[in-house]
Amino acid sequence: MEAVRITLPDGKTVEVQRGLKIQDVASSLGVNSDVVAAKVDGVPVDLDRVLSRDCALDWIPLDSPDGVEILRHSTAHLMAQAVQSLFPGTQVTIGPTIEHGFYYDFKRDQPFTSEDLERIEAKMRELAAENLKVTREEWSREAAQAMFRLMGEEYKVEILREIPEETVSLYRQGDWIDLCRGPHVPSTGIIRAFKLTSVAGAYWRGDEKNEMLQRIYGTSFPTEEALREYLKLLEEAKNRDHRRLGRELDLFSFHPIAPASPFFHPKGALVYNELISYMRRLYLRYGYQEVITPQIFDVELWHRSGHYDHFRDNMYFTRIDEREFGVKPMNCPGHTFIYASKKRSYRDLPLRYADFGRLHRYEKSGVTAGLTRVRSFSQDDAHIFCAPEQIETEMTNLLKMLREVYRTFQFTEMQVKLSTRPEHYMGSVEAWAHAEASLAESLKREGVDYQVNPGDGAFYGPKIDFVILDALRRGWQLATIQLDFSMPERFDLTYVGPDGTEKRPVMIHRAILGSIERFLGILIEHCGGAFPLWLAPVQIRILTVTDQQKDYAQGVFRELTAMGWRAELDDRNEKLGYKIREVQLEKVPYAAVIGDREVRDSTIAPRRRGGENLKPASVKDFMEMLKTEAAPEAGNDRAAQS
RNA sequence: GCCACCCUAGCUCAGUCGGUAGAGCAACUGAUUCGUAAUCAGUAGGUCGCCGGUUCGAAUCCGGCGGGUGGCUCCA
Repeated sequence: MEAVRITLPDGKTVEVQRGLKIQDVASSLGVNSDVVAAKVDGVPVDLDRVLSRDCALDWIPLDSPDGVEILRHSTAHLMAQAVQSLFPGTQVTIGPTIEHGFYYDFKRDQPFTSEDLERIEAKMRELAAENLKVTREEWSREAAQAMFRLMGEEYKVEILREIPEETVSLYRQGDWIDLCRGPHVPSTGIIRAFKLTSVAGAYWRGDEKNEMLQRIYGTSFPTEEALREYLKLLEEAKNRDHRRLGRELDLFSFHPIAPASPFFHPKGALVYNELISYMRRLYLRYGYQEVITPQIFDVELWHRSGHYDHFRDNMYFTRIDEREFGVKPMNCPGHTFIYASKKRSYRDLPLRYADFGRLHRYEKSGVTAGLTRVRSFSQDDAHIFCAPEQIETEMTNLLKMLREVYRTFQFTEMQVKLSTRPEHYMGSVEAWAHAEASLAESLKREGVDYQVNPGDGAFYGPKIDFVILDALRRGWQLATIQLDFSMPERFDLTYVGPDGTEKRPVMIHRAILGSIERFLGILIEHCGGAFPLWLAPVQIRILTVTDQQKDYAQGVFRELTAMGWRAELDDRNEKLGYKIREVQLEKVPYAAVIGDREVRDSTIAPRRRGGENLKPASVKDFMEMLKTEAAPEAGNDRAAQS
């Protein structure tokens, strides 16, 4: 019998009989039993794959990233098997793995209830206990199609119709079979630590026009401990949920009277405005000028800007004096009027107009969520009007500014996406190509890694979106930079060039925080409600031990507020422990305890959020010490970790 | 917008078979004057999201509407 040469992970080579299965090689080599699959020349395959040629072999242990992926995919199959055995007539569609688990979409008229989920989970445990062998079979596409048609699996038939290969792989476990590329774990007994988490509707192939399927989400881990840890993380995420913290910290609320439109309470408004002040200080350094523009414009403007054609479904309209008006969903068209209010020279450019104006966008009822997706919001919005040859410098400065801002908020991880021409667009294809190339060029020059997001641009131009990862590693789109050649055209904006002829400026739409609402929501979750000193709505609270210190404490309070600190005085007749508990739960960065000792020595006894007691000091000395920490550039204070 | 689920005091949640509403915390009053995460006692607080239906009787069953949550589609 012929032999094939196998290169092992350690670089050694062995010769084995052609036709041997990978698992035979594994057991003869005494490879660890937690190997669930292998890679042949880098391609993941099942352990029962036959070795037919020389190749490099690598093992995939269960607890490796590839192993977990395979485990989850196999768990999805196990779930589908359980579902079809419990609910005959249910059709399977697709069941991929996702970041923290998997899902499988089913076609069934009856909705799955939470009791059904429990039954499915129980059935899965049963099937796992049977330790069914999972085997791969190769079928001709036609035969597979015929079989699935016979089984009434219309979706599988449709999927098969679009597979170009003549041969497809099916996986069988017990009496259950599914079309799948694989690989899978060798037997169902390996699947142990799993949990079905939720049911949801999902359109077939993700298209709104298609019928709705039922998606069951679940997750699976190599060990019970890992699963428990994950569930604990979910629990922790719940505690950080900005909607919950917003209520607990009295930052904002919502009311059905204005759906998806936040009411910012005094403390929330303070943080909100502090974010804006921070941006305003940056604007001074980066050469921006703030403007204020109308809220409501005659629809004529929206026709001209293209919003009426491309954004109407997201806009609010109102009729008055026989005129139709639209509430602004964006600031850009308004800014063109300031630009056009007088004749512009190349010497005026670039003009950078910043606007914190309130925007209203109608969002479909099902998509709104807390502060992260609202109908009424404002952005740290700005429009840069510049000459085409200035785009490069502007982009460089924008990226610099963006990095500075994200460093301040300790958003260290960021993904960059270049979104290109969408289906509904304005302007010429050439202008789009030019704009897309400019953006790509800028990113390359700045050494920024990015992915292309085809068809995801704004209707007036391509954009670079910045997705930051929060403390729980969830991605959020905040910043956006959009290059626009068509709005200047539509509003006939010009400037006089050095040669005396009229030229067309370029508009760069950009936001760094994005919507202040969303940014605040993300920030709350990122820091768990423990704002850095410069953002904390209350920076320090004075706590008296008994009523004896009331007068002195009031003096300290007056002193602090006179110095510009956001201070509160808790001189209630309560025990110190009670006041400490409250100040801690409210995540106030500092407490200043005042008892008889402090009155006697004219000091305060500071306590940091988290419990660290600091040396008593005079008000003046202590606050002097906090000054550096109170600067945004100091980033999160140390106590924010608590 | 679509699918599923949820809505009881300010908050978190009980409320059995359809028989007319309950706890803890918070609030308020009083006592207590206390040194780093909860002092004690008392008082008050409800159109059970809203509208309709079934029923002798609805927080409970049914329908509609509103709001929210998890997804899908869309998106700052």
